[in-house]
Amino acid sequence: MVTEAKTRVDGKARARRTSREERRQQIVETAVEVFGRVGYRQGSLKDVADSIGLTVPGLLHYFPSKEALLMAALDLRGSVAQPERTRVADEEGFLAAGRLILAENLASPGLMRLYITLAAEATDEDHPAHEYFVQRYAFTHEYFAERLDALVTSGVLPSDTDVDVAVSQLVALMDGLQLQKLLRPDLDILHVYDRSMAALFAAHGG
Amino acid sequence: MVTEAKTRVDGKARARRTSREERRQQIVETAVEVFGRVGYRQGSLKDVADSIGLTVPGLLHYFPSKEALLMAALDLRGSVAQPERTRVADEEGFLAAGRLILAENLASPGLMRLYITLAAEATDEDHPAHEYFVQRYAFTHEYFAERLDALVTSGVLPSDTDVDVAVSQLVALMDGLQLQKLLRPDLDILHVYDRSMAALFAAHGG
DNA sequence: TTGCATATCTACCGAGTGGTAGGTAAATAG
DNA sequence: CTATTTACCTACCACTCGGTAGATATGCAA
Repeated sequence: MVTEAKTRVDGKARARRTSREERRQQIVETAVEVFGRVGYRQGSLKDVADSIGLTVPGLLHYFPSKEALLMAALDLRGSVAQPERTRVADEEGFLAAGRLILAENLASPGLMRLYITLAAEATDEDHPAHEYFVQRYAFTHEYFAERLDALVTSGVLPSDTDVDVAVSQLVALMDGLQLQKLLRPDLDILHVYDRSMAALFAAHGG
Repeated sequence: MVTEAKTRVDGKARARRTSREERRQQIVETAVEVFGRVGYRQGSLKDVADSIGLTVPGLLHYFPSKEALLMAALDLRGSVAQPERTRVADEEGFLAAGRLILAENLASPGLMRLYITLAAEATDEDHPAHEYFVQRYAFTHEYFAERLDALVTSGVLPSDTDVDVAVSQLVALMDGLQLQKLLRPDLDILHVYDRSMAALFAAHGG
């Protein structure tokens, strides 16, 4: 019953030019761009469908609802980038991991815009992505806190370091820098990040 | 020709219960709440009108368009709070001014939400408030840079301090903390701010 | 009391929204 | 070749949007 659709090279009319998965991926990437540019609520299915040469019902053939498409868009980066992040965090430390995240987002402005725009939008408790972002922030906080704790234990940072404060500061800096970048494109946020982190460690020891 | 409408205490039907200016202010305050909660694009004139017991055309009698209402909402805080901020900045330094801004926003969550939500939303060049926020960030940057320059000149901070980096860091921290607060209401962002600023000065001297 | 300005309403408009129903044509499986 | 599944489309639905036109009722000044 499961069809392993094969791509037909010539591709007549609306023939199966691409596999279902490829088509879905194409739609998700377009959704990232659209939702990143104008937000989830303002971005319409028609916007996404149009820029892909599809009608709205044609799009809904692949995703049952706008919300399902949003969730797929949000999952896109996570599933792709998470392994590399974990590797960098383990091998080079969480500072490098934070830097990697910024660099990734700089490389794909649509995704950066999507996350910042949606984080702000999802502030509303009724937003469909509210729970997603609440959990994401909780996870991020916990993740960084673990790493910082290790640095305190190993003596790189003094034992009176307030880990929760440091993590909140780090997360705020990363979010704030990205927001600023979107409004001041000339800003070199990696440079600011490096300097700020150097100052943090210089202050607390290390 | 100008009518100095007097409020009628009993307030029959749709009589002139309040002056035009009072009514406008009431509408703007409601708009701050609505736009802060769900954003400008998603927030509708009907939302604002309904929660004030007015119809949409009734609302449009006071503001010619949705965009005009947005601008009035954005101006609300600026015109009210700016004098106090300038005074604090002059008398207690820019650190205290930054803290004051955070404290103000904590006291009126609707305004905090409005600014963060709209800053992200206005990232899009086609957004009606895009220019407003670009200029606002440029102004803020310049404003803080001046104050920091003074600290460098007076020797409080070392002469090799990169003022632009420090200002970007400060602004990012403030924005990022507020965004985080909206997603993690238990977070004490004033505490994080104080600690971070102390670290900044400890690192750079002072 | 007359008359004007103001506040607000009902009724409507054209455009856009997410989503559904049901069809058609092509690709594929047997 | 036939039957089924897949990929899409047209047509439509109920709803919401910002905004306009025009009527009505009220308060206020003369």
